[in-house]
Amino acid sequence: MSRTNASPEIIDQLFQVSFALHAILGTIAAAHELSLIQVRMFGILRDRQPLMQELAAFLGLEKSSLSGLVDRAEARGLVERVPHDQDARAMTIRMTAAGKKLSRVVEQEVYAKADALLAHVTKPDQHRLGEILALVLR
Amino acid sequence: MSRTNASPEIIDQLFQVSFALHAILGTIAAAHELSLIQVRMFGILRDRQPLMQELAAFLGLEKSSLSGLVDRAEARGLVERVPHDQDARAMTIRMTAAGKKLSRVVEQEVYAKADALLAHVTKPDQHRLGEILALVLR
DNA sequence: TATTGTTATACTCTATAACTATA
DNA sequence: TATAGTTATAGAGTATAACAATA
Repeated sequence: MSRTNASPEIIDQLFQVSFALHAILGTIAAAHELSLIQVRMFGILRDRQPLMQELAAFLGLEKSSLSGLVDRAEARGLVERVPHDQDARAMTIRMTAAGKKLSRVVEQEVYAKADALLAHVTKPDQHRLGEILALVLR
Repeated sequence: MSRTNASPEIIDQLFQVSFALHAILGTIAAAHELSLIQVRMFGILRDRQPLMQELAAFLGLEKSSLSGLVDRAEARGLVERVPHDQDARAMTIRMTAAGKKLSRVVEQEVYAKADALLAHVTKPDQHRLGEILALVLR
């Protein structure tokens, strides 16, 4: 078995930043009466029109869980179920214009807030951070 | 209003790392039949014995939400309500020995998994990462 | 009267299992 | 028979509002 590689302090810092980012996401989502899972769903639907089961797989949810999620978003007019061409059993999920608009607003607000987190980091340090994070993300 | 400071790429990377860490936390918590909020609660209780309302404030929850959370943890023997000395209305919350033990196990597993994320980052880069994250965290 | 915590109620999110319709 | 999706049911987590006990 391998010995510990990183110091606990670095890992703590990473978790702190992680919680800060999730807090930003959660707060902005809540301000628009959205949950984190709904924001994640919108992120996936931004450039895809998946089947229910595909969307469930992307989100790591059971198909039955997704039914309710899509129900609620559809009731708010943010997404819509579109029957599949070849398979009458299947439904593809698509963002509506209203959904896209709301999604863009949320995204902009999130980026602005996250950006503020980097206000005290110089450009060269941001560059180094990017390089190191790329290593973390493989 | 201030112009954008950081590149969207860096922010995306930070969110990706953030999601990876939350996934680690969620997976390990679930393996022990715990939720993220319960793990967070344990983290707070590790070195405190707060009142219900203090614990609710730490977690950003309403007191009524905390009642159920503590109920479920207490039913599993992980925490216990201890009457306050001076104020008969108040309850302090304390981890049991079983709760502490489980909490330590979860913590060790989480650190081990998070550590693996830094396997491809050299020691000097880890040091730089720590310095930059300290700036992000103010 | 104000505060501490619980209870009642409602809604979202999640899973498992049973079901319907189609392939 | 197998697959795509929904529905029924149950439980966790959350909030608001009403409540009980104590300060």
